Amino acid sequence: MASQIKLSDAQSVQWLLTRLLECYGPQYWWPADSAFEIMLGAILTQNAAWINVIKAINQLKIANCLTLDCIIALSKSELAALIQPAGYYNVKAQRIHNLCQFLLESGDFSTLQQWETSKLRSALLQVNGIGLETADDILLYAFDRPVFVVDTYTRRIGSRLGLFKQQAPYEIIRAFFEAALGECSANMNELHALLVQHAKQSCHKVPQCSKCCLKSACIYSTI
DNA sequence: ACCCAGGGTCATA
DNA sequence: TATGACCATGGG
Repeated sequence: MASQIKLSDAQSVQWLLTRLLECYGPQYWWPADSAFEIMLGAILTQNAAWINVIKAINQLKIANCLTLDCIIALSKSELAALIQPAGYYNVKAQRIHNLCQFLLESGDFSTLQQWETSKLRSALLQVNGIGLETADDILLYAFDRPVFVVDTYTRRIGSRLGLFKQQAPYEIIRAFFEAALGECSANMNELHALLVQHAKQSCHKVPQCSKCCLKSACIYSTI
């Protein structure tokens, strides 16, 4: 039967993408009105529920402060107060400030768009508060670079599918998906968004959830 | 009351 | 290289 056939990594990933698309449809990520908003959201969502990130973003919108010039003019305590609902507001205020300082020192956004992906990635990772996942969020969703974002959901779902070990290093998992998806930023955009959508709206907290889109591949027996 | 959420840094061994 | 402490809000 079909289950005895060992699919290649690329075939497995294509199956996963196709299956999730059938189940949830296209996700149209990242939900934001500008590249700058995406970059701030990438920091604000660190270990935080997205619903709380929306509240923080809305506070910035109400203050008419979703621009580089406005953010950079705020004190850290003022910025922290605005993003308070997202949690870790003191560290995130500092991290957002660090990012804005980097953007300011690097010229305008169109200048950064000219940079090679590897150069841009290295520069982002040098900003204190931007780690591997946040850098790749920014590269993929703000700069449309073919970089796959690895988060905890990716680890859980991918390892339960037998694609890689859950403890595998970040860069190994990233390379796995990038090789399988072939430098296609649109597919990387969609698959990461779908993995998040699947984890959020499906059988996340129900072991052996009967309505799980991935059936036996999705076994949330432990968190 | 407890667990977790679209992580990252820093100190320590 | 790999743990542990820390940051903090809000929903289930």
